[in-house]
Amino acid sequence: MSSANKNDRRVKRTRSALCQALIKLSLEKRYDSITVQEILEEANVGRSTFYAHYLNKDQLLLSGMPEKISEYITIEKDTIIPSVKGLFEHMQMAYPFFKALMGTDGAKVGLSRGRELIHEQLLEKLESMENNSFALSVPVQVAAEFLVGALLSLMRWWLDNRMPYTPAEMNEMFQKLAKQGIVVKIP
Amino acid sequence: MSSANKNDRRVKRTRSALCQALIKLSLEKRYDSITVQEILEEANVGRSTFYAHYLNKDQLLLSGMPEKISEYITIEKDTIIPSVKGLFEHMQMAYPFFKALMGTDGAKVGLSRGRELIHEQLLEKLESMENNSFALSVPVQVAAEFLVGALLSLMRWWLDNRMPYTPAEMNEMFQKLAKQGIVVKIP
DNA sequence: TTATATACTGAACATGTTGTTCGATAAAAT
DNA sequence: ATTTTATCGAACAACATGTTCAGTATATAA
Repeated sequence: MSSANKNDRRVKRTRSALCQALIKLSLEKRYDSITVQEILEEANVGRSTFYAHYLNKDQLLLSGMPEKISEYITIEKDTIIPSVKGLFEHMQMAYPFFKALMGTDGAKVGLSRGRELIHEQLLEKLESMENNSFALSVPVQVAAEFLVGALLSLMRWWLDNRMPYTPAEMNEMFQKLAKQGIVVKIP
Repeated sequence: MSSANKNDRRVKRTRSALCQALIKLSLEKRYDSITVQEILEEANVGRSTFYAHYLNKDQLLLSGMPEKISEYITIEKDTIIPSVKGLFEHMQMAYPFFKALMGTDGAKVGLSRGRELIHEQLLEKLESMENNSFALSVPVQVAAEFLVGALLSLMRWWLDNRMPYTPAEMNEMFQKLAKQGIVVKIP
C-alpha cells in the first residue's frame, strides 16, 4: 500500500475524498454495513487507488483520528478530576467525524482505539493525583476503568442526542459525578 | 427459519452444539472473525440446519442471552445504588459465555443488547430512588448513561482480567464509586 | 513549456462468505 | 411399524474483499 507522497495534490485530494465519503455514509447507515464499494462510488475513486492508500475500511477511519487525546483532557488548577471540556469542544467541532467514530452505530475499532487513548491519559492523571494529598477510594485500575467507561458513555450519548448540553456543562456534570458520585442528600 | 419443535431432542442437541461451538471459538479468536462455516465444523452441523434455526451468527449469540437482567440488579435495604453483586455472580457462573459476549474481542451486538437491558433497569431504579429522600446531582438521563457506561466497563475489565475480585468486592467498589465518587480526602 | 515521475483508472481475477434450495437420509414421536 | 420432521450435504447465486496490470491523467521540476 501507500503510494505516499503526502504533498502531492492528487494524494491529498484522494485521501480527503475517501475520508469525507466514509463520514458521510456513516451518518446515513451503520458503519458495519458500509462497503468499500460504496465508499469508492461516493468518493469517485478507483478501487485500486483505495488499496494503494489504506489496508481497509478501518484504517481509513483511524487515519483521521488524532494521535493524542492528551491535549484535550487537561488538569486545571482547582479541580481534582481532569477536565474534559476541551474534549467535548473538540468533538463539537468535528461532530460528523466523531459521530461516525463513536456513535451507537459507529465503528468498533474507533471506540476501541478511543478507549485506549483515553484510558492511558486518565490513568496517568489519576496516578499523578495520588501524590497530591488525595487518595482514591478504590484501586487505581478499577477507578480508571470506571471513569473511562463512564466518560465514553457520556460522549456517545451526547453525540447520539445531538449535543444537548454545552461542553462546559458536560464537563461540570462529569466532574460532579466523578468527584461526588451521582447522589446528593436532600437537606 | 425455525424448524422449532423445541421439545424434539434433535433440536435441543443442534442448538446446544451451535451455541457451545460459538462460545468455544470466541474464546480462541475475535468474535468478528468467526465465520458460520467454522461454527458448523466445530458443532458438526449442516449449513442448512444452521439457517433453519438462526438468522445469523449474531442471533445465535443473542439466543443465549437472558431476557431480563432485572433479576441480577437489585435494590437492597440499606443501599442507595442498586446492587450488582448478583450480576457479577451470574457472570462468574457463565464465564465463557459472558467473555464471548462482552469481552474486549466480544460481540458488538452483545454489548449493545446488554447495554440496553442494563440501562433500562438502572434508569428504573434511579427514578424510583428519586422519590425516596434522595436527589441526583445531575439529570437522570445523564446519571444513567454515566452509570451504565461505568458498570459495563467494569464488567468487561473484570472478564478480560480473569475476575481478579469477588462479586462482592466488585459490588462494594461499584457502590463506593457511584455513591461517593472516586476520590477520598486523606484525613 | 516540456520532460519525467508517479498517482489514478478500470477491468479482470481469485478467493472467501453469506444465505437459499432441494432431494435424500436419519431419527424422533405416535 | 408408521408417520412426521429435523438434519444432511451439495450445489447455487450474490456479493465483498484485496490484487494485478496496462493505459491514462496530472503533479512537479527543469
